[in-house]
This record gives sequence, C-alpha cells and structure tokens, in this order.
Amino acid sequence: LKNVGGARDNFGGAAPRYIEQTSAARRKIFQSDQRIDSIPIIASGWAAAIANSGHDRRQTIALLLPGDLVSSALVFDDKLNVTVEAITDVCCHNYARAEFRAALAANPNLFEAVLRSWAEESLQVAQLAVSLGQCTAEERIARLIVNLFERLAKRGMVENDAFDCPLRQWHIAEYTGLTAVHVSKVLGQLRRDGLIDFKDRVLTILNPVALRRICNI
Amino acid sequence: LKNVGGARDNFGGAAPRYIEQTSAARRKIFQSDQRIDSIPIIASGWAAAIANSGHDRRQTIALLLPGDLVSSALVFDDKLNVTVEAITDVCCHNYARAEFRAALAANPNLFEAVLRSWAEESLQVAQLAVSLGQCTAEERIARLIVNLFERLAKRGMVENDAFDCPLRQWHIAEYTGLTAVHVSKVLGQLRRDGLIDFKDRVLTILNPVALRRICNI
DNA sequence: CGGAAACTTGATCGAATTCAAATAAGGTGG
DNA sequence: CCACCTTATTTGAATTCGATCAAGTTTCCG
Repeated sequence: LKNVGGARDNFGGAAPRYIEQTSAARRKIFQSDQRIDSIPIIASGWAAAIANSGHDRRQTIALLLPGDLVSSALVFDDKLNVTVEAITDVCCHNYARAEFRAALAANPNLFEAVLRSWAEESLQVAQLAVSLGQCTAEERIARLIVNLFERLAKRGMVENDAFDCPLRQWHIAEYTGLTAVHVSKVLGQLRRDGLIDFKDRVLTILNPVALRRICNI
Repeated sequence: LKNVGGARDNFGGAAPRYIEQTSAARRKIFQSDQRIDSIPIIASGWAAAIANSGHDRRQTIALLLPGDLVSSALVFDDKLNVTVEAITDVCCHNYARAEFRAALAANPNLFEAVLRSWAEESLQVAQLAVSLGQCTAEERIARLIVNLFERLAKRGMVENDAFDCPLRQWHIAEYTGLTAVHVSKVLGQLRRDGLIDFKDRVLTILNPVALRRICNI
C-alpha cells in the first residue's frame, strides 16, 4: 500500500493482511458488476479500468499504476462498476474489507488517505470527461502523456523526462476515445515534430514546453 | 437534505443547521478552486457543475437536481474542483462542515448515505465519459434524456413520461460535448421521429422503447 | 414594444473514422 | 534458434459526423 493518496506506510502498527493475486498481461483481473469482498491495490504492473458501456464499444476510464487502488469506492462497498484488465503482468494485493475497515477506524491517517485517493480518482475521471468532450485528438494524447508523466514522477518512476510505458496504441485509443489508426497518426506527428520519442516501450518527452502548450492546462 | 443517496431524513435527532443561499438563473453559485467551508446541497432548482478546462471551452460534468450534493468530496475536503452555475433560480442549503461531520460521526446512516451519494456521483461522471468517448450525438442526447428521467422519477418529479426540463439547448450542448447548433438538429430529428416532445420547458418521452434502444444501455 | 437571447435551417468545411493493404513486432511450438 | 502465426503499427484514400459559418425566425423579458 505504497501510494494510496500519495502517502506511504499508512497503516499503524497493525497492517491488514492481504492475498497476492497475479494476472498475465491482457487478462481480465476483475469483471464489472462482480461482488468483491476485498480491496484490491495494484502492487506492480499497469492495468486498465474499462466501463461497461452496454454496447460493444469500450471506454477505458482509468489507467491504474503501481500503488493505485483499483476503485476507491470498493473500500466502502463491494460492487465494482468497471472491468479491470491487466496491461502488463500485474500483481495485485487484495485486502479483506472487514480487516481493512477496522484499520481505517483505528487509523485516521489511513482514512484520510483513502478519501484523498477517492478525490483524486474523481478528479481524474472528470478531467478525462473534459478531454473527451472538448479536446482534439492531439490534445487528448498530449494530456494523457503529461498526466502519466506526472503520476509516475510521484512514484519515482521517471528518469530524464523518460518513463517505461507498456501501453499499446490501442490502449491509448481506448482511453482517449479515438481509433488505434488515428492514434498512430497523431503519435507519428508528435514524433516527427520532435515533441516525443516512443520506442521499445519507453516514452521520452523531448520538448516538455511544447507538449504542455498543446495540453492547454 | 432530502435526496442524499436517495434516502430521506437522514439526520438523527440533531439536524445540523444550514444557511440558505439563493442564486438567480444563469448566475455563478460557486467558483472553481474556491475554498468552501460549507457543504452545499441544492434545495430547489437546477444547476450545472462545469469543469475548469484551462482553455476557454467549457465541459459540464454534472447536472445538479434538487436534493443533490453539489460535490460529495466537499463533505471531507474544502476544495471545489468545478464551477457551479444556476440553470434556474436555485436555493442552496449550506451546512457548516464541522457540524455536518459531527452529525456524520454520530449517525452511521448519514455517513453511509454520503458514501452512496459519492459513489453515485462517481458513476455518473464515468458514464458521461463513456458517452463522450464512444457515443454519437443522438446517443449522447438520448442518454441524457433517459438519465434525467430516471433521476427525476426517483424524486417524484415525473408525470406520465413527462417532466419539467429547464435546460436550454446550450446547456445540453455543454454537457454532451456538442455545439448548440447540432443539439438543435438532433432534437429536431428526435421530435420529427416521434420519440420526444420538448416545448414550453416540458420534455415528454413519446416513445420510451425507441429512445432506450438508441441509448444502448 | 424593442432588444437580446435562443432556436432553426442550410451550405460548407474539417477532424477523425472507416476501409484497405502492406510492413513490423511478438510469441510459440518444434 | 528459427519458422510461423498472430497482434501491432504504418500509410493512404474515401467517407462521415459534427463543427463552423451565415441568415432568418422565434421566444423571452424588461
């Protein structure tokens, strides 16, 4: 439970036990509308939270990084509203809800951390809605890159404006509401313009100023 | 505090006091990034929560109906991430946070209601993201209409498949990520197809089956 | 009554999709 | 380690949905 709410070592003396769960890349980790009596936290690897949209189209609602709660609402309720799929191999720590909530009651700092985590999660989804509703393809992709950069930087997973990025272009497409074909075109343009480099699963921001200007944040 | 989490009369014996605040239609009620030490609940009227997008474009994140918490996160934190504007004349009840949280601690039912409200709010924003990322203009508008219908039905504000809808077409445009011009065209088509009627601020669903089929829920 | 805001309608434009095909990268079993 | 097959990526052409532009009309209010 390293990064919940950006804090570390949130538990007091009595840390709840967890069950470790590993999933291979591309596998489903949790199914939407499933009842879960554990609180899952991504220990390592990346995953995607995908909304159940009714029709066949898929919309990724959140990209889950190491330390992320799969869904903050799960701390208080056992109903999951998204399908979670592994992007890389993922190791997930599943805390028993009863035990976790006991720790929550005993430890105000942990409680606050969960609330901050939920607030952050809400903010991220709201910002995604802004991107999807108001931004061009280029803006959406630039925002995603900068957002990943900042979240990974907090985790110390960035070096020299570069970070490991296991996303396939179709992952980016599902998150930005675009087609994989168009993502390829826009990334190609960003590359040709010298704003980013993205090869061998490493994304490098070559021109942070220009990239942020595109974001319009 | 009628409809928080769908429950009524959530307070125990000691209901916290509130300050009544009225705002005229089209006026700003709260400004984004403002610190608020009250918990505002819409007592009457409709309002829109609009994201601060950096650039000039506006994206409405939530349409607030009577009984809605303006933002569930405000119960635990004083930072507001959206601008709130009155659609109709609005009466808002502002509960002092300290007092409200005391009631929360004393009354588990109220606490659960706030969590349910937050979960519902999160779900709504996620569904908005799905609409914006994956749906056509017609689908987005149909989803909005059905969503409003269901939320108002819970409040007993629907009669015979009709409800008062004070939204202007540009409100619909700002929520659905479309232009007002296009909203006009799509609404006109839905009207001509006999799916809805929308005049004199009353929206009637003439063909619920066909409308829901468009939604693809 | 008059001015502003909201709605409608048509023509044109443009960003992103769809379709199609070729190339590159990954993963697996022999 | 290589052959083979699947999954990704790239590129270009054609298409489409919704935006933009431009009037004209209606509704709303003071």
